[in-house]
Amino acid sequence: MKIGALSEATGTAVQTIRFYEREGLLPPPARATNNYRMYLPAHAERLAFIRQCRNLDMTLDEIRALVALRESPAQDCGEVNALLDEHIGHVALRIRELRALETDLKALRARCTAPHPLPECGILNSLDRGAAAPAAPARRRHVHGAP
Amino acid sequence: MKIGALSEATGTAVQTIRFYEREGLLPPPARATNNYRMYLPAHAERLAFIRQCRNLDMTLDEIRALVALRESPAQDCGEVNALLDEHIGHVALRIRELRALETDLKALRARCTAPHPLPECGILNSLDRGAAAPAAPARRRHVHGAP
DNA sequence: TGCAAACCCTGTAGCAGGTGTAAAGTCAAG
DNA sequence: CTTGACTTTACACCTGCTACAGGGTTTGCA
Repeated sequence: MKIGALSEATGTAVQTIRFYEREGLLPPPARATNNYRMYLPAHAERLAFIRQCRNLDMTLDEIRALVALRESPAQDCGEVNALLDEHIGHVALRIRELRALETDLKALRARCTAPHPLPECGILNSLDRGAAAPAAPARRRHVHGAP
Repeated sequence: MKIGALSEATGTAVQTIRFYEREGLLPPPARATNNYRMYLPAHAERLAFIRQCRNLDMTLDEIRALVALRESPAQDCGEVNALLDEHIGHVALRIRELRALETDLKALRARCTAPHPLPECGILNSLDRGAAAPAAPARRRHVHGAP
């Protein structure tokens, strides 16, 4: 199948498929004489796997590791479990952070229920003094990002 | 004060300060004869404000809007409230998404409690077939990102 | 047969919010 | 007079794509 068909079949943008190939997630397919990529069903399966993982918000690194494990012969899946547990840990941590953030934001918002003139606005004054932001929660993008 | 002192005073990396200047968040300070940036206390206050907002995970766009409102003379703070409410909405949405994700991941993880040989691993098999990922939750970075 | 639409290719730049690097100028202490 | 700490600019890199430019190819229809 050509890239467009694979795109259709997996709900993945053509550009993204080529991107995964560059990133080493999807093995380079054979080329037709016109240099078009020709994919086999195995590619579609692999891409579906990758997309499943992305739906679960795993990083490309995590997926790379998982793909490698999947391909590795005769090994048990202890490492798969570990990888997944770690990922669940990332998500749980991010949820805790965001809940703390939500609390802070609501406290800040409560400082101004009706419109005042700006210099008396409790929100802006709090933001000036920093009453509402106790500790920086180690900024991270998405659910990942501990550098 | 020089940029290093401002960095120290606000806990902001020197590079980040220059980045905020390029982004129009921090007004360009006067320069000494040696071309060093010379900051006034007003800059430190402004930067502290920006950092407060970043601690609350606002985007630079949101902060730009807030700074503009703060500077605008004789206006009430209805818009400040609206901006904050919207941001709280972003955060709450992201929490809901991540909780759904956590549920999915835990369901997936439950498919394999003890190590099996790989071909029998319930996790990998689920990821192949897509049993554990019901709907893509409109991928978004951090708490923002509605395209 | 001609032609346009729809597909494919490579390469590059952009998003957010910075971080890290290089190469150079400046300044104070020893 | 040199060492080291500081500053300057300009640029590449990070993630996971997305979009665009500028070409070549194939397909369908008249």
